[in-house]
Amino acid sequence: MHDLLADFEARGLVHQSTDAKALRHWLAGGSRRVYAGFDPTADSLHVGHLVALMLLRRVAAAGHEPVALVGGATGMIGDPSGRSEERNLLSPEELSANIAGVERQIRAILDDAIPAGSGRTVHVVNNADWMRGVGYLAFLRDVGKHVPLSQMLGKDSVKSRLDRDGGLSYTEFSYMLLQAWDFVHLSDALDCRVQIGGSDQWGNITAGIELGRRLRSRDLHGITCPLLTKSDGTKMGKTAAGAVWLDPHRTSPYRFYQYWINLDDDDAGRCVERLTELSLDEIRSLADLRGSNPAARDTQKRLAEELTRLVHGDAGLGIARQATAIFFGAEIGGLDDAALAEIFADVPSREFPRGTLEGEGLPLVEALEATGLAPTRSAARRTIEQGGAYVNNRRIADVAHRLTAADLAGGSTLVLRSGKKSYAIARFP
RNA sequence: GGGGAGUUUCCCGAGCGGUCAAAGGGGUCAGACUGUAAAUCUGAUGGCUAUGCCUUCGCAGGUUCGAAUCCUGCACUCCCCA
Repeated sequence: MHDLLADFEARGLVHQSTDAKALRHWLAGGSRRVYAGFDPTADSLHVGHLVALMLLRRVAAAGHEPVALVGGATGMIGDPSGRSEERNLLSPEELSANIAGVERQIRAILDDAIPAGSGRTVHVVNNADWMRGVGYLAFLRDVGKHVPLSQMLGKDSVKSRLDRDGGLSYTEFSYMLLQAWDFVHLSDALDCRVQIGGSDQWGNITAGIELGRRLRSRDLHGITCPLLTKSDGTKMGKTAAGAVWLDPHRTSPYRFYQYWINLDDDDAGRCVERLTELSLDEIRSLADLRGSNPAARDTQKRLAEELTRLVHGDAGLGIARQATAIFFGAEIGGLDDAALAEIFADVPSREFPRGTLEGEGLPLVEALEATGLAPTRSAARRTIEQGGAYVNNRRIADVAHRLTAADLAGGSTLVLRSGKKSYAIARFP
């Protein structure tokens, strides 16, 4: 049993918490259950959810049991916290697909957090399971009756929305009641008395604590961690292309890996603290290296490695690394079509009849144009003349070059590149 | 209603009878440099079956061996006076 709170504090993971003494005392009393909730707003979690997932892994590492709550019920409503506008409701079909996806990811990340044979388990629960049967009138009588309106109106998430033009609906306003009840329910069912979450969850967490006190005279505890933001002020996990997802079909392992590699030094330092399980000693030595040799980017590399392995496994990390080597110039050879397809999952591709490779072959100029790497043939010629055209990462400076079977990298695939980072795949099935 | 100015290649903007696919800048693309950063520097920048050919300078006609450049009409924009 490690001191979970001290661990959180050491890593800058505590933004607010309820009475630290009482919390510490409770946690020190044995293996406890600690929960964090995830609403299924999409069929995949994204980088923004990693903080909470890592918190739960630390819970496990400290000798407790993590409880991940999937919001099958709350997801039908939509959490107004941290939102500036009313949410659109999800259809039941969407929601059930989302729940399935999110549950799978949570399991994948948390299941190995507890060593087998320890007697402890990872809990994944769905609040739809206990909310489904609850009638509206019963809920109003059993729960609503015990929540003073003044308290609800006092929450920042509500106040900020009321000040805005859009306001918020009664539905979203009621969200915190559901989450409060979840907390009480989990304390009944699993004796789970601690809830953790992002700092935007403080209002919802305290609503649950309050409800626990009134309904059960029970002490519940809460911890929030600071929202992870980048030093340029933008949200962590957002790129120009959108969110960075955990689902490899939405964000390929390579792009996921690259996201971390590209963080600036400060952000990488913070992430390594909060999102990885590296020891504080390791984190300190990375900080030292960052000071003495920033160009080596050790922190970024380590961070990208740790997180890619966690989310995509060793196989995913392997692909991400291979793709990285290739995207930064390594000549391509000795790979089969399947490996190439995985590495270049994000890259546009184009099919040509196999016959075009025979005889004279396919003019490179034509291939560059057809794959979209050059808008016109003239542009393609220019690119080649200026030394910006590559086949399998080997520079081709001959404008008249024609592609033949000898240029294939895999069985039926070759990789075209224009400039530093524009790739396209040409397939000749 | 009257008078004046304008419409140029992705954008801004020069050009005012041949040497104009059209200066310059921006953007974009490529190269060098670099920490997979920022900045900087260099080159390219209508198309093509390419030492040539075709299409572009608001639209339609005309003058001329030859027009983005001159003339006529049309459309749109802006400014000034009522």
